[in-house]
Amino acid sequence: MQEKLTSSLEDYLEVIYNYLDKNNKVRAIDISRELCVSRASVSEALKRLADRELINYGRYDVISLTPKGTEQALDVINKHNTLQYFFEEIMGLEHSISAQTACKIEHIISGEVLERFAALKDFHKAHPEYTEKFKEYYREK
Amino acid sequence: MQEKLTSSLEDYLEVIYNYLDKNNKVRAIDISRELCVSRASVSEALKRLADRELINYGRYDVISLTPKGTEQALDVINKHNTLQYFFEEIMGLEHSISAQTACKIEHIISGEVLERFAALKDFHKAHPEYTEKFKEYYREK
DNA sequence: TATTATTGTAAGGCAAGCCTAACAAATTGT
DNA sequence: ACAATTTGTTAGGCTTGCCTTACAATAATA
Repeated sequence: MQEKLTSSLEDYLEVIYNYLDKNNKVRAIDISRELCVSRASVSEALKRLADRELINYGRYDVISLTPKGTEQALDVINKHNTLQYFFEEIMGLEHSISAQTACKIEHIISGEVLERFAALKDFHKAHPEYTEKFKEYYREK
Repeated sequence: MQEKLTSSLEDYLEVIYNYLDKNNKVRAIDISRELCVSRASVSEALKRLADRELINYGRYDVISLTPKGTEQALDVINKHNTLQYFFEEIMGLEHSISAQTACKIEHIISGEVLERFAALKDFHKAHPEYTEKFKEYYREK
């Protein structure tokens, strides 16, 4: 029932969730600053998110996530975290590069692929010695 | 000097290279079929690629890659292959899922991230026992 | 409370990418 | 060689996503 969002809308949703989580409220301008887009662009995006009933929102109104919106935001955030772990802890890339890369890939991969990344994370936690070998290998090059 | 292409143009370039490689010539309609877009869309894309001097092309003319175009096509294809190897041989995902995923990610990752995937591929070839452990782990779940 | 600053919205624009429909050029087959 | 088919281009449209500019509403402060 939940139709696929564009990458852009997923980004807005993600920022809204995270910002609410930290500060208990979000304004359009906060989102605008987080995503480095104009206030006008945020205004449009909020309208589209409200159309899809992912946020509660009206003119000059407080922004909140609907249950559906929360669910989808958490989905994206979950993907993000799993990917970030992969790039940072397993591939050994810098934090900021890992974050940037996760941010792009999170909108692209299917649930099945995500699952595999999640399994790799579990594996790494259970048996760090195997994946650590790769980091050693890479460092020595 | 080479400005970043859009994902879409990279796709066109990739298809052109691969098709030429197999059949020695490409027509707009071949590209249209490969990418499942209309002939009109291909026409537009070819114009844009020619503007950037990545292909040689004129009205009703044969399509060929310039040196610059070949270079960029190979870059993308190289990314694709490395990613495909990762998803298929290391993550153990189905061929077609690996291909689809590689197709999307190839437009997104930086050279640095690609290098790391390439290193992982080398590592896996040199020490398959480590990465194999993950596959075992996954299978047993 | 009146003024000023901040924030949100609306209008109008632009580029990328895709589409369909109509037409032009090239190719194929008879 | 001519008709029929295939292929390429053009024109016009649509959506997403961004922008700037100008204005409206709210908030802050003197």
